[in-house]
Amino acid sequence: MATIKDVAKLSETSVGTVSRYLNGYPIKTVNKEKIKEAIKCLNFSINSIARGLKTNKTFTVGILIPKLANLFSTSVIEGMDQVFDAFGYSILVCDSKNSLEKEKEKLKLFKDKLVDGIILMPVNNSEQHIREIQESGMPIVLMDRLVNNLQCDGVVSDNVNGAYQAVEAIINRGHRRIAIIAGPQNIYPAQERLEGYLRALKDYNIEVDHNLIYEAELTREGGYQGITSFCVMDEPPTAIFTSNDETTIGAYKAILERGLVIGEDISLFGYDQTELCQMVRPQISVVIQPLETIGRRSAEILISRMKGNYTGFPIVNRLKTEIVVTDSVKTVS
Amino acid sequence: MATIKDVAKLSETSVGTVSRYLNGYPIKTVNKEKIKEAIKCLNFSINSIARGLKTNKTFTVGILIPKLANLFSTSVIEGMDQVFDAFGYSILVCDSKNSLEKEKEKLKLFKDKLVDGIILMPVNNSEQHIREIQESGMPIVLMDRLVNNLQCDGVVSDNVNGAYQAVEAIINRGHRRIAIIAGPQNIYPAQERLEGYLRALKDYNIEVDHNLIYEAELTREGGYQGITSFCVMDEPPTAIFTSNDETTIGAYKAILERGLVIGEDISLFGYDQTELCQMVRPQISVVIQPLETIGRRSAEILISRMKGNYTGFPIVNRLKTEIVVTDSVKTVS
DNA sequence: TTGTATGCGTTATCAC
DNA sequence: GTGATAACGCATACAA
Repeated sequence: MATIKDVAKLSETSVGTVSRYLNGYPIKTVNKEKIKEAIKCLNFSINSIARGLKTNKTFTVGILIPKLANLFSTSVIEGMDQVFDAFGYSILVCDSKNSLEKEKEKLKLFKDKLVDGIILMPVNNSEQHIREIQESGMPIVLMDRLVNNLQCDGVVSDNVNGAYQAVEAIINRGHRRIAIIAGPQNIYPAQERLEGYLRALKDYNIEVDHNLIYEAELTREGGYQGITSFCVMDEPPTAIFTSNDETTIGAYKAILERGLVIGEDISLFGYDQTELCQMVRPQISVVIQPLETIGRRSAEILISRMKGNYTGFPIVNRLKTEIVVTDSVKTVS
Repeated sequence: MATIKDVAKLSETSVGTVSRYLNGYPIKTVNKEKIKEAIKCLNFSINSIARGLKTNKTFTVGILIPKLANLFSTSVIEGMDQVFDAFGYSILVCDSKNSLEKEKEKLKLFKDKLVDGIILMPVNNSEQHIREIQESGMPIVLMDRLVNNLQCDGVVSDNVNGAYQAVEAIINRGHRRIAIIAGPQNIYPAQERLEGYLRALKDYNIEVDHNLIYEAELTREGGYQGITSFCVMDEPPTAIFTSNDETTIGAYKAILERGLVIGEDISLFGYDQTELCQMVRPQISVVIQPLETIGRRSAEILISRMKGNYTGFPIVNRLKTEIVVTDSVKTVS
C-alpha cells in the first residue's frame, strides 16, 4: 500500500502538503495537480485507521449484539445502517454470543480507537464495564435493553404495554388460564414483559398462578421447553404468551410436534412478527415492535452524541408497539 | 485511557520494559511485579489498533456480505465465528447492501490495517477490486459466490447438483412444465443453479421453455413477482423451483395470497431450509446447503492463509447439498 | 502556502 | 535485562 509519504515523494512536495490537500485545505494549484497525479498513479488512498489514531475520529461505529442470527437483530441493524450511512459512518457489527465476557472483550476492541461510538444491546444487567466506556468519553447508547443501575442513553420499546395489550386481548377472548414463557429476569425487556403480563391479570382480577410463569432462556429451546412443561400439567393453560421472536418460534414448533391445533386446542400469542408468524395458518397473534425505528432512533441519538451534543442526558426513547390479534387466540365462552 | 507510557511511569520502568512484559518476553521479577501493580492500578489494557499499526496484525478478520438480514448470512457467520473464536480472532461484520460501490468502500476499510484477512461474499462478478486486495497481500477468501475471471480461494456449495436434484425430483413426480425463478446471471451460484435446472431438463428430454425461466433479483420481491408472472400465463407451470431463501419466501407469499394450495394447485421446491419451510404445512421441499460448514471451511482456509500457508492456491471447496422432498410437490400421473 | 518536526500507542532495534 | 529511540501512517502546530 502506498502511503502519504510515497505520494509526497512522487509529487515532489511534502507529507504536510499532501495531508493538507487530502483534508481540503488550500494549496497551490500546481501542487494540487501533481499530487492528484501521484495519487492516481500510486493508487493511493488514505488509511482511515492510522488517521483515527491521530484524530480520534474514524467515522465508524460499533454495534454489539448478543445474537446476530435472528430477525430482531438484523432488522434493527438495517434501520441503523440507513441512518449511519446517510451521515457517512460505517458500521462494524459484533456478536457477543450472549456472553458477558465476550461483551467486555468486544467493547474493549471498540474502545481502542476503532470506532467513534457504540450501540450496545447488552447481555444482561451488568453495568460496570459500560460505565467504564462512558467514563472514557466514548459515546454509547443502549438498544432494546436498558440496564437497571446505569444512567445511559437508550432506545427501547414499550414492553410493559406491549405485553399488557397482548394479555388483555387474550383475556377479552375469554381465557382465564393464561401462561407466559418469560425470559430471564436479569434482562430488562424480559422483566418488563412479565410485568405487563402481571399487570393485565391484576387489572382483570385474575389470580396469578405461578405455575403458569415459565422462566426460559430467550431462545427457541426455551420456548420449546416452556410448552413442554405446560402441556404435562394437570390443568394446562388455555393460552400462552411468549416473550420474544425466538421463544415464539420454539413454542410454535413444540405445539406443532404435539399435534395440537393452534387456535383450537391451544391459543398462542407471540412477540415480534417473523415471517413464520405471518405466513402460517392461522397467522400467529403478535406484539409488533418498530424494529427499524428502534435502530434508526438509536443511530440518531448516537450521532448527536458523537457530534458533542450531550443535552438531555440520559435520553431514553420508549417506542410504542402494536398488536395483531388473529385466530391463533380462540374465543371461548 | 491509560497508555503504556503511564504504566512505565508509575512502575518506574520504561515503555520498552512494559512492552516486553506485555508480549511475554523475560523481564526481572521485581519489575514484573511493579508493572502488574501499575497495570491494575491504572486499569490499563493494550490498544490493539495501535499495536496493529506497528505489527500489521490485529487478530481481527472482516466479513463482508451483500445482505446481512437473512438466514443464509447469519448462519454462515455463526459457523465462521465458531472457528475464528477458537483461534483467537475477532470478527467484524459489514453489509455491502448489494452495492458494488459499498463493497469497494468496506473492503478499503478492511484493508486499512483494520483486519488480518477478509471473507467476502461478493455482490457480483466484478473482480478488479478483489484482485487489488490480493495484490496488497491481504488474504481473502470468497464465500458462496466465486467470481468468474478471478483466481481466488473460495468455499461454495455444489449448486449445479443441488438444483439438478431438485428438478429431477420434481420430474420424477410427473411434472413436465417446470418453471424456475432464477437469479441474476452475473451472480455465480445463480448461474450454476440455472445450469442445474437446464441440465436436468435435458437429461430427461424435456424441452426448455424460456417463458418458464424468470430471472429475478434474489429477494422476496423477486420471488413474489416471479409467481405473479407465471400465474398469468395461458399455460402456467405446474411446479416452480426457486433459487434461494428469499425468493422462496417471496414465492410462498405470492402463492398464499392467490389462494392457491401448495402441493395441489401448484408445486413448490425451494432453496435453503428456513424456519418457514419447515413449519408450514405441507412443509416446503428444499435444497439444503451446509451453511455452518460453509462458514467454518471459509474460516479455516482464511486462517491458514493468514498464517502464511499458501499451498494449493487457489483452494476451492465445493460442499455437497441435500434435498428434502415433501408434499409441496404434487405427484401427477 | 509550504516543509519540518512532533505525537497518537505500540513494537522493535539498538547500545548499554 | 533494560532504557532510549525510531518506526507504523497520518494530522497539525510551527517556523519559514
